[in-house]
Amino acid sequence: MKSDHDRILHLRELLSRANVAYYRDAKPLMADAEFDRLLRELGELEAKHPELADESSPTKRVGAEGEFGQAISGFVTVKHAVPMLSIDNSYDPAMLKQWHERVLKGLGFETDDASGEGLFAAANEKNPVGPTLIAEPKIDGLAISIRYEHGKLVRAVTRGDGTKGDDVTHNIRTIRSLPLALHASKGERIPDVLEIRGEVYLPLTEFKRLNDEREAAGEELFMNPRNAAAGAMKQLDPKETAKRRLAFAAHGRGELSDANFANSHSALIDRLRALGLPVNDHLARTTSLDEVMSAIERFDTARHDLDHATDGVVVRVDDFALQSTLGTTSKSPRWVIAYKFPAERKTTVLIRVDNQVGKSGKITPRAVMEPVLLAGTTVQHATLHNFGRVAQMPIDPEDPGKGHDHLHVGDTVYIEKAGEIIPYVAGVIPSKRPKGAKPVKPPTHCPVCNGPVEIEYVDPENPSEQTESGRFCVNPECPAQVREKLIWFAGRKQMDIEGLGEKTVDQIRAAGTIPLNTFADIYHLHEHRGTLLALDRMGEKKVDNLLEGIEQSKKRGLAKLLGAMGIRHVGETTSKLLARAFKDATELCSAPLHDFMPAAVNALSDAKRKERFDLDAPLNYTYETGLGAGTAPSVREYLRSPSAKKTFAALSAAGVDLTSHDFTDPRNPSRAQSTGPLTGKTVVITGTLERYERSQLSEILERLGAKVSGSVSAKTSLLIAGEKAGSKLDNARKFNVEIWDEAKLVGFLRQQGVLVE
DNA sequence: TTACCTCGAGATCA
DNA sequence: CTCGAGGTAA
Repeated sequence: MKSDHDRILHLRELLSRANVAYYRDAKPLMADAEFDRLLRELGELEAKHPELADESSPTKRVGAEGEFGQAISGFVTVKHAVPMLSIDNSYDPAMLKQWHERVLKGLGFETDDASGEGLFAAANEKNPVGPTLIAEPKIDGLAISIRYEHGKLVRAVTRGDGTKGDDVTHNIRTIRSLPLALHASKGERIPDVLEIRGEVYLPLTEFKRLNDEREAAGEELFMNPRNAAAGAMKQLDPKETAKRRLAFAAHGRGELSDANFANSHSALIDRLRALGLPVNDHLARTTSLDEVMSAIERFDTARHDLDHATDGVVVRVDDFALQSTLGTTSKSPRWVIAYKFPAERKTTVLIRVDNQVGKSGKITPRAVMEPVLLAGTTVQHATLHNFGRVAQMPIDPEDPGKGHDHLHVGDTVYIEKAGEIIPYVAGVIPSKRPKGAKPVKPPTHCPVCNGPVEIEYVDPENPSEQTESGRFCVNPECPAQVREKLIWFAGRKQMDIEGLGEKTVDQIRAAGTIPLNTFADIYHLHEHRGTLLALDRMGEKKVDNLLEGIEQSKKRGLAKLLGAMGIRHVGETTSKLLARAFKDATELCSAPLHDFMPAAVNALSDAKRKERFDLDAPLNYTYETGLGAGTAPSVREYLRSPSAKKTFAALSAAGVDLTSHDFTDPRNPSRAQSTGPLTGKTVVITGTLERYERSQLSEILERLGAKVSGSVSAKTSLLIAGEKAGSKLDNARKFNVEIWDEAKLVGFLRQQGVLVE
């Protein structure tokens, strides 16, 4: 009995290592026949001892005769323990240098470039100070976070919006080069929680193989490796995914229970490799930016020999302590940057320009072109942004000095992709213009309702054809505007009405049997169930799903609703700010201006206040929205309008929740943002805390009124230092900043009654 | 902006 | 089985 147990454990580790050697390192440990024999032996032993079953056993993933696990019924959304941030992009050496200088400055290195030693003088041999940098090719695939607990792969999640993504564990388990269980070498410990981040991709050789197979079978071919890999991740049945033979390469970390696992990126990669994980192997390590540039050039020439597409190079500060000193902006870490290779550029012919009317009435020119293959996709549409650009298209995208020309229908144009995704028209070749071609004319009337248009210019004092920045249809009843508003309202990030997409909105409106012109009309659709069923391709199931989706959306709350209404200047951020300051729509609509921007209003001199806002005396405000002097008056003007009143009233009557779910009453000190016990304090968190995730703690501190910042400066009032605090602690001592350890923090939070037990 | 996957609906075939 | 809608990735 005992020996069967030992034999099982031994075989699992041996076969797992053999898998790594075979699939990751292409250096088999044993003959295939031997592997098969041992695998069969393991399978038989496991069958004999069902009590020793383990999801991470190599038998749970063996292709033809093995089990890949069951198909799932749908994707589950999972929150990331540590958010997956995006990386800032740079497109030329100057941008990279700017990044490097910010890094040097942030770390307290001298950056005096007055010598004029050239582009990279700040950190070359003559001035060899600077942190160690790592440059590595960026694999063109999909970002995935993979979590191991006690050495076993437990969960894999897509990036999603960075905060939460889809659980794709069943598909990730089919990746042969990725161990289901980690095995440490002697003397090493595997952290209890080890979350790695990396790229899932389809190797080019596999892409070719797949398409050859598909062609032979008469099936539709995949367009490019990235989409084939992305598609594989969306499979419900992992057997399908397994056929694609995906690969993975780790290039970062998420949650890590052992703060001493690695203290730098290069050390992390080495340790992951030692644990049998596939990692990005092409690291260049240097302290000089010149050498980073030459590494980038090397990668650029060598990238065509790699078995995966590469769209740039990632450059990062190696040392983790230095990374945390640099910290993170709201959208991306300051210690890393992507250097993108120059975008592919092609020429094609402009067939025509469509004018699209958006939800705000903005009329946007959209180029329709002869289809052309660009960076893995067929491109035939591109936005032209505004008519100012149409009137002055660059003749040479590389050199704006070559001048501009007005775009004509039939012109040959250059197209590129911005950030590798959104195509845009980069320039025009006037010499190839056909005889008699007509210039692209901006519409003088709305293309849909034929109403009048209003034009905005970059500089209103000096209007000209070339400086036009926007053109608007100002008819609020314009069918195009109404349509776009409804589609926006129902959208995923707004009211999230399942079943009410673009096509459904069009279908209902086109039928003309049911009114659908206002937001409130949506909430009356259930009164027309019978009429909806009569619509083409609308069965019971679809209609009931739609009505259920509408019902669900009533409860979204004020913040979502404001964002959904498409009020000018009110996006996701502003609507949240408003919902925090006002408890419901009624309070919001009746609030005086100084409630929107009290700090700004009260900061003005008496004369200025009177002149700008017609207020006689300084007022004691009750609410602080955080809106500025530009947006606040404009937003308030809308909220006071009869049309706003009507909209809110109709929604309310239809049963839509106009209450704020995010309300923080500033008059109640215990919940106040503006008057908490930490009001006016800037707090920095460093090191590892036992009790809290960093983001969780930030939220608590912010609720107590603190401003939480990423790096220590003279303005910092308090440093919360966990275990293994790095240079931030030194900095704090230098600036004489108050320092608390975790015990002191816990004591304080307990006293405030906000301790989360 | 395009490509890919899943689902429901309706048509087609056994 | 095929179509179109809806969702999501880059």
